[in-house]
Amino acid sequence: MSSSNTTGRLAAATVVDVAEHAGVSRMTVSRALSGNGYVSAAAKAKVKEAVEALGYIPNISAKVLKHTRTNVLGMLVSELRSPQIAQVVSSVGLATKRAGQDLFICLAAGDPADESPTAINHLLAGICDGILIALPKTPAVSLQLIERSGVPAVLVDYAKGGTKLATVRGDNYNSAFAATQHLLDLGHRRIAFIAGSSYSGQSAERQRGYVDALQAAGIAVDPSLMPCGEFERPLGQEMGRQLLIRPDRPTAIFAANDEMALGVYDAARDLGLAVPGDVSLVGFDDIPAAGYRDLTTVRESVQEIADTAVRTLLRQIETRVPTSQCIQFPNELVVRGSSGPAPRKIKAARAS
Amino acid sequence: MSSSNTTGRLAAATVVDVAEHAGVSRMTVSRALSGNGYVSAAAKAKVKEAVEALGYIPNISAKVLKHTRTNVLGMLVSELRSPQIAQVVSSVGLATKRAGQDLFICLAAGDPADESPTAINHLLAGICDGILIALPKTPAVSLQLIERSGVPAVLVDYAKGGTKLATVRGDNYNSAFAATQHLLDLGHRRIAFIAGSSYSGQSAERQRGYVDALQAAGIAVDPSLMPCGEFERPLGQEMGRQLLIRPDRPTAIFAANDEMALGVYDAARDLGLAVPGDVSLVGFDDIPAAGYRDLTTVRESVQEIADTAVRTLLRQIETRVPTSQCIQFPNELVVRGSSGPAPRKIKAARAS
DNA sequence: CTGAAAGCGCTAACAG
DNA sequence: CTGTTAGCGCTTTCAG
Repeated sequence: MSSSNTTGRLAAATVVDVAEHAGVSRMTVSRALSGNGYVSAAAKAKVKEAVEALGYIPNISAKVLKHTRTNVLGMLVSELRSPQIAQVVSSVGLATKRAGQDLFICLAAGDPADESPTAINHLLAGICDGILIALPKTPAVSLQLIERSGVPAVLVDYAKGGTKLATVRGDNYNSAFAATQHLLDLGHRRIAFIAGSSYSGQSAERQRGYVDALQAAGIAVDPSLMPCGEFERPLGQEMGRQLLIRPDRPTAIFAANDEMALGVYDAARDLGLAVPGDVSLVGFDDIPAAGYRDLTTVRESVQEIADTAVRTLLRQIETRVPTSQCIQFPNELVVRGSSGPAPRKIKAARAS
Repeated sequence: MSSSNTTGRLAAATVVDVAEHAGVSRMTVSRALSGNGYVSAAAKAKVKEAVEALGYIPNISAKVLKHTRTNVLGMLVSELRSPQIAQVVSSVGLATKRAGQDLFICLAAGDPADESPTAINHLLAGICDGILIALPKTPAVSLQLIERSGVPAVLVDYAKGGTKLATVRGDNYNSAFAATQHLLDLGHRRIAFIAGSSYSGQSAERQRGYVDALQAAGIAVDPSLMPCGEFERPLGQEMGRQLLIRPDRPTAIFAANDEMALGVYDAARDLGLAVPGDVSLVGFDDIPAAGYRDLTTVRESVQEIADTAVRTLLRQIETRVPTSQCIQFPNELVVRGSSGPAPRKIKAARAS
């Protein structure tokens, strides 16, 4: 039974309590619950009953000390304010639940100069059987640390060049190519690309898709049409404004994520330009707001990626063989109202 | 030194390793690191050097087993997709970091019929010194469980009636009263309120502030002007649409959160109604999108709330005395462009 | 000021 | 099929 200790807190029931209640030994309880070894049906039933009567929950810390599985996975994430990241984390939450695992999420500051990322990493390593990593803004150093520690780990959605860790993600390059092709098909010839943060490999791959699509169409790439918006909405708005007030402004803008695309939306509105009448807009990620604002964008199969990442991690934990495979899922171009035919003539932006 | 074990994973350094390296006993190491008991300066220095040389990180699980502090706090959260919740969690993350604590976040499904919330709760109880709870959508049952377990816990931002747990939050009632007063001051007499989910106490308190402000102004409350939008944007849009197509439509709408207010924004646009020309809009939370859309709203001091919640929890952990105090912070009315003078005449909504 | 012993809750490994 | 023994890494006694 639960009994109170010196802290005044109720002490949780232990194997010993369950064993006594069921009239068997500790090991029988342990075996009955883990499924390892032979236990008679009768004993199993008695244990089951005792567990329920006492509300027994195995203590993970004791398991950790014995180097046994805890069925807890860890997730390292650089921030939660981005809707796209929130989406990824939520999907991983569902995926772990489906797989019968618990999930501990840790915020790992993306700041390279951060005092002790180590502490959190080892913390996770101790308790969790393995970790999932979604760190778009973190430098490669932290990843090398994890790599060397030998903890089973899988990168989710965000990939970094130069790592040997297994990765599950969407196909940035081909979908960016397709998005650009979509604009080309609509007759656009002057298409801008607003890049995201260089920390993440994402933006660079999307940019490669954009560049290659233009070149395949025989269009020269104009470096002045490729500003950087750091994946953030206010900066996206500013870059959009700068692009749109130019006399030779682009007729279409492809932003490396939806947040920036929504910023460009606002910039266009402020300048009295119609979307898609005067300028077509395409984003990336398909965050909820993209749907509300009728934004054409690229949708990743986030849930599928999350499920696969968890499965990959569990396999790695079970086989004890680290994989360095990279699984890529195709993305879907979601055509909505923000992209349309290229305008016949370029309307001047209204001074703002 | 680190040595590899059967799993092929590097085994972390232990107190024994540090003790050997420093030429002292395990206890001296333990004392030097925890600060409990007397250790000579010389021994302290040797230990410190050994710790650094070996990259030693104390194993929390072993501490848990000895019922000592882990300096890890847990956070139970019902979801992460809501920008407001993401904001709260991020702020708590910063607050714990400032307090020198680590944070483990757990997604606790808000579904009352969920299989095993217990598992996660006890999980947290074992590893964490205490837990922070932000569960707008979770029924009181889970809270009672936590309450009875005796684990130090503090409710952050979301309060539930009937709990004895300490609570730190914003003042919903008075700020909702002030927001409604703001609309009254602008000459509005027909003001609607879109309520959120009834799971959370938030919405009901905001609604009370709205009702009382109307009554204080001598305006009869019209139940048909108080639909429920469940805190979600699509439903907010639908409720907004239904309110705005009425011949006796309100000239102002106060939504219980920004998401729903943004939905109403879209509904107004679809109906050809200008904001604030034809209808004024006020939201609640001041999520980033509220700023982008120039929405008048109520801002909570989320970071202050988070810092105070963490401080309150740490005090509870240290003193071992559970508090049931409720600390409330005043909210700020942020007046932006979505609220303006009541229109002279009611323009009919465009059929849509 | 420092060390030795004991035990937190659990499960491999080895006997029955 | 079941029980006993030992020990994971740490810290709280209790003796030096």
